Amino acid sequence: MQGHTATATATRTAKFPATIGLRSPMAAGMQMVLTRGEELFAEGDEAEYFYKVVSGAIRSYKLLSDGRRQIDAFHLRGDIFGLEAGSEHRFSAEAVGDVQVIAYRRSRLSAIIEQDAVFRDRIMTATLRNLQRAQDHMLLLGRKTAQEKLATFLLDMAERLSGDDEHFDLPMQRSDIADHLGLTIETVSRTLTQFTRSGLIRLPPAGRSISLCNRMALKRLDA
Amino acid sequence: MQGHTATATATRTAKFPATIGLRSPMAAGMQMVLTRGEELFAEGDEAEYFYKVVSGAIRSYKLLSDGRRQIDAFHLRGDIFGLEAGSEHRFSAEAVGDVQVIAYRRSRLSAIIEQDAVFRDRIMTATLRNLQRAQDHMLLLGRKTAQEKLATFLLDMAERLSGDDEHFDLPMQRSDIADHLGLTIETVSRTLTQFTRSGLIRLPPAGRSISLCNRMALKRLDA
DNA sequence: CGTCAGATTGATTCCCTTCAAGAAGAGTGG
DNA sequence: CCACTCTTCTTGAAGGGAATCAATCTGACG
Repeated sequence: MQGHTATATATRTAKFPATIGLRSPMAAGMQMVLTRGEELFAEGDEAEYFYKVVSGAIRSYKLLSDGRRQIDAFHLRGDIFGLEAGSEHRFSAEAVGDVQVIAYRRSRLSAIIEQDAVFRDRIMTATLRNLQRAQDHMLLLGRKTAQEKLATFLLDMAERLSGDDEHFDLPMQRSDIADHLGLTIETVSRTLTQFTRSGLIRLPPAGRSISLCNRMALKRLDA
Repeated sequence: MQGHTATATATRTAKFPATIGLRSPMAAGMQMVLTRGEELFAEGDEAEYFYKVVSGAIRSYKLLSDGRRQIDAFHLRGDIFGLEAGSEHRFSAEAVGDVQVIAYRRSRLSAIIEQDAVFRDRIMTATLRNLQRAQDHMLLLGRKTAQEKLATFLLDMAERLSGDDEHFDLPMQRSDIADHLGLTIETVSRTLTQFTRSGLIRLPPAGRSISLCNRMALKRLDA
């Protein structure tokens, strides 16, 4: 049975008004700060807000009853998430590291949408993009090998984190990667060292940074 | 390597104006009829229309370069799909059996949305629901066993096809189920006979019908 | 310096895939 | 209506990729 058993580390829920520094962009959102491991909301919570990432990374995930976890997405700067069709959140969300987000009241959404065509379009596009990412990820989860999964993941992260730079820092740890790709931490680790030995990537002994040395070869694995 | 190699069966693209019987519901869609295996659109096609299923089932899927296929969703009556963030379709769509759909011009969408609050809400809700389904499915693909996958699938299909009836007809064949659940047809077949032997389901020797005999036990496998 | 979470590496197991026949229908044409 | 064919489904045997089990190693931090 694969799947990372949910650790009981630092899962206080983010206190709301406390950390709110009110700001008012286009559509009056509230800025919040979260620290590593803090929970933004949990599956089943009332979906009072939806969110936009300002900095850092959020993991959104679902759990099975026995603790197996699937991280369906990492949300990075600019990403919008947490909007629901019903009244409850259908997944949980936590800070991967230190994170800044803006919270938007969902109750105001319809009003805002009515008035602000730009904002409306932005929300719709963001939602469709989340759906697109989900579709790509289903292909990965259902049909790719461990090597292909890691190659896809690294290329995607490189693009989103560094804008096509060779070198970047992964914000998440191995267990997060494993639970995102439908693997175990051992397989993630083994595959990465395998990539290192093949000269595809470079992993500095310390820290979470990573360099892609052979994008070509990774892309070949990707598709 | 798992994944069903795309068969070259009946994949003519649905001719458009030919089969259109113009109708005009709320937002002027065009009705179309497709037969088993017919392609509605392919990945990369210009996303001129999006669709609503009237009857039958549509499979939407992605392919890897070597033919491995992932069916990300089956769209049944009432489901809306094919709306994209960009200008191109990011997945392909085919008729599972005989299907009726309504096609909506995407270019008109912003105009319609501007005017018709009800339609707008319906589109947004449909999109969010597709996202929700995708998230549930990622959990299945990444973390569930073959038995759990089938149990989840059967319960979902029962609910969507028969409205909690015991007995219903699966519109798709084994290879579709396999490519949806990230399994092979052999594993699907074996697991179903296993369920039959355990008295969880009944599979009439002929045809695609199925009866759920022990919903409880299936639900236990599901979560 | 000791502790601890996280990462790596090795040995073994097992679930699902792959390979390989057969069986059962569905459709076709004589 | 019945051979004939083709597709789909089922079943069996064997193999493999990733999971599991089990240490060990590393850096971070008090």
